[in-house]
Amino acid sequence: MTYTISLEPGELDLRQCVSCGQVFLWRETAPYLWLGVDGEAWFRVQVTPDGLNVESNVPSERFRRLFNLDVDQAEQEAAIRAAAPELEPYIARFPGLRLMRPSCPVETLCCFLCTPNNHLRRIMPMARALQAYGDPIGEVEGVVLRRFPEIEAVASIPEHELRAKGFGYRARSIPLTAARVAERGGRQWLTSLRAKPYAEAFEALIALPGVGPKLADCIALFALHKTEAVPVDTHLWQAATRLYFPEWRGAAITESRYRAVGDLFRAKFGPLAGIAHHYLFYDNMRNAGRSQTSGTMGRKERIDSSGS
DNA sequence: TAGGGACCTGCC
DNA sequence: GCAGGTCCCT
Repeated sequence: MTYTISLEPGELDLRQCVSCGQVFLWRETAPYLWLGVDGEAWFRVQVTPDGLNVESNVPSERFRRLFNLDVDQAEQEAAIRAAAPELEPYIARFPGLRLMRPSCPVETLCCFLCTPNNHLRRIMPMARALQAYGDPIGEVEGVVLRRFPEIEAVASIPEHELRAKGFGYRARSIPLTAARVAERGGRQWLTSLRAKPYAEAFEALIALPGVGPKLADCIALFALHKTEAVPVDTHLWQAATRLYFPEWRGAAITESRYRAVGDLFRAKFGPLAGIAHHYLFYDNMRNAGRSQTSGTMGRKERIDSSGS
């Protein structure tokens, strides 16, 4: 089916949303043409000057839900500004950046298992390699689209297959984690965490092998829709130490500091903590590699005469 | 509890 | 050397 979604300026920036690392199964197959999957749904989205032309196997309500289009973005932004005027420039910089609501927690969990000690350039292809084990859900322009496989299917992928696909040590760890999830009840168990309070869901996730506090918060935020979750990765850590914890700049993220950052965000923003986090995360990620503030890590600043 | 090191692979 | 961490060890 096809439908048109008309958008106000700044209401939704699809490119930012699907390429900033909340989801990993979207790609731009031609300029302004995006192909993406969410659970058993697929979307072919043409970005136009005043909205989106969508072709999909699910109705527009599903698209709106995925991109959170029924929440008032302006209202949320106003609330964040009110709680923290210092975030104003970050909010202004990324109009249309929205927190998404992916529907398949298996997909989110497995994709994020690819992210530790890794970078986006490699994470995307790895996520797609896992997706290739899933069942076909449609075909667009000759391309077969597949949903993400069930957790049991991921658990049964032989290590050598993923090794051959360049997964490195994750070739063993990802199926292992998947097996632990399957033991607990698989998709049903993961989905049931949505009904639990954030703290409880967090504890359940962090108990999984390969899932530390950062992944637990990513899964809680994106897959379980726990908007109090604040994933403290290297990007948010840099932003948070710059703005709120100057005494920790350059220090390592310990467990207690991790908790302190999240608690501060939750105290300031309540259930909007995860949304506020997103602006800072995205800004820092985009500026990664550049001369970020008065850092001590500038490449060209290094006085190093050893040619080799 | 904080600090240090290893970990697959690919790109700077 | 280092990347959207995690685990294991002092």
